[in-house]
Amino acid sequence: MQAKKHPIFITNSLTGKKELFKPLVDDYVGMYVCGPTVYSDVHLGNVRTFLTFDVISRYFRYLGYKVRYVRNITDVGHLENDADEGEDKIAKKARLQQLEPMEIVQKYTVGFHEVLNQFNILSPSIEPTASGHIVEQINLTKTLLEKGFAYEVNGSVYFDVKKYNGLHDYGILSKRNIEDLMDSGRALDSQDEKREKIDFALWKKASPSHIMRWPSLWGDGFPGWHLECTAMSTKYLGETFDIHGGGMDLKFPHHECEIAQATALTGKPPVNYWIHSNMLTVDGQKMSKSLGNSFLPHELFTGTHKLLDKGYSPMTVRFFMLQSNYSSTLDFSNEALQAAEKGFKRISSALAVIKKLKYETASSLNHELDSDLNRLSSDCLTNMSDDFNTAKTLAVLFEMSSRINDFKSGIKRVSEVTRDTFENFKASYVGFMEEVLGLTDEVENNNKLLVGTINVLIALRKRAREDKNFPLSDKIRDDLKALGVQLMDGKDGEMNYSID
RNA sequence: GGUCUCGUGGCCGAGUGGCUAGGCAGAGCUCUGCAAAAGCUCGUACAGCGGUUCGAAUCCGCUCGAGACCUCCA
Repeated sequence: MQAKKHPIFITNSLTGKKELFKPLVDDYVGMYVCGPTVYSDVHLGNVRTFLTFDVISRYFRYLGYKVRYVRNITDVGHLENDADEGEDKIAKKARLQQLEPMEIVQKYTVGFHEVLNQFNILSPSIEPTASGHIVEQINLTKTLLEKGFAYEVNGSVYFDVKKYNGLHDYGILSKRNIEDLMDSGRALDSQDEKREKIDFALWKKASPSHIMRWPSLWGDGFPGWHLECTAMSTKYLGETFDIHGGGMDLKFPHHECEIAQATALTGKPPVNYWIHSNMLTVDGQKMSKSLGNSFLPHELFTGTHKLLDKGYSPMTVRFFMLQSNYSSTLDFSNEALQAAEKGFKRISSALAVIKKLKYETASSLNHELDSDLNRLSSDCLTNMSDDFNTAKTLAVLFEMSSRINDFKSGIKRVSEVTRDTFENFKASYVGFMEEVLGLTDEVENNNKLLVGTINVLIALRKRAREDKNFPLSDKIRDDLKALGVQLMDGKDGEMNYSID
């Protein structure tokens, strides 16, 4: 294992600065990421966020940290529209489809996991549900009432933002000031129970028809959205933890409210480093369910989306997303995916090559090559440690793949470098590709039978070529090509292939 | 209206005071039974206008353009 204590720098959205990462406890990282509300299919914008934090947690582990990664499932309490008239998203969907709310939750949770699996996004250490932490949320609400940061009206409990702001800074994350927030937007509704419209619900009274309900000190009700994350993050990671992540669009109000609740409860900031991933755009516009421009994963794999010419594999998309920085918007287009497909094919075939490549006893040492390979290996670490710069890391991997191809074609020999240099180079390439970036060889992993069959055909074709039976060898190649398998002849009869 | 972010070559995208990003596409060459792949070489760039500086794509100001958040969204 690398386990080198390479210093990591993180752009902290709380301060807006790139900061040296210092964990609360040496060698341990606690990270919380806001998961999905399971009321509909996840689209690729959602995937980008979970991919970002997948790579971040993978990298910490690669460096030898023990990571506790908590990513919740919001299965209750996420309201539509304003917190007062709003209807629970899951309950609404259940009513429309005439299903039990937990049926909806089950269906989309399973779908969510399937999608993440396809993209090789690893499971978090803990995946708690909001509905499984009602007791904790009631207790937090109670404490906030006792501390005077909340008030009860008609069986609902609201957080008193003005009161909080007198002691702490509401808006510290989203850089807003409370006066602007109070002035802007809709006027206070006469029906509104809240003292100020910026106040938010900790606990909501359930109307008689509301299905998802739990008994509490304030009558039957359900928890507010913001509270669940505070309840679950502090339960599993402590009152203050290292990293909190999520999509940019959750910064306000969700994360701002989390900070307010937690700070009101404990008197200290809950999170040391906030990381926000940026949006996936289509024609420059945010991909979102409400705009109706989302791409669903299966539309992408099959190419059935109207903006696509053809389907793209999950690994191509994973690679595509990692070519940009998580903090920049990324535009999704057919052309960009096409370029990504070819690029990915290149570094992934180099991966197959280096895996098979063995060290030979050193001959004459090529100092220039030796130090070049060492530089490339360490550049991977440097770039990933610089705010998880996957784009730069991939650029290094492309450079490395050129060297690998040199070895393959015999332009350079592995014996020109020391054994340590070679093994380190190999471990870096394989490690960064597979462990850190999660870019695995799709073909080999997905279809051993196919791979075996292709190898049989390759052997037959080799025989034909040796016999100078070119019509037969070309037929094998052409027929395979028609099926999407491209054969590539190498030096001394060696053969590679790629599958579309 | 308020708050904030961004504008890089044909396309996608890093970088952010002096040092080739990278990928895709394009041109030429090498290798090869042919093809493909690979290798080598090449071109085009930092929205505009001012300012700071020995030096700016990078810092500051303005202009233009795009987007996000302020209501649910990853």
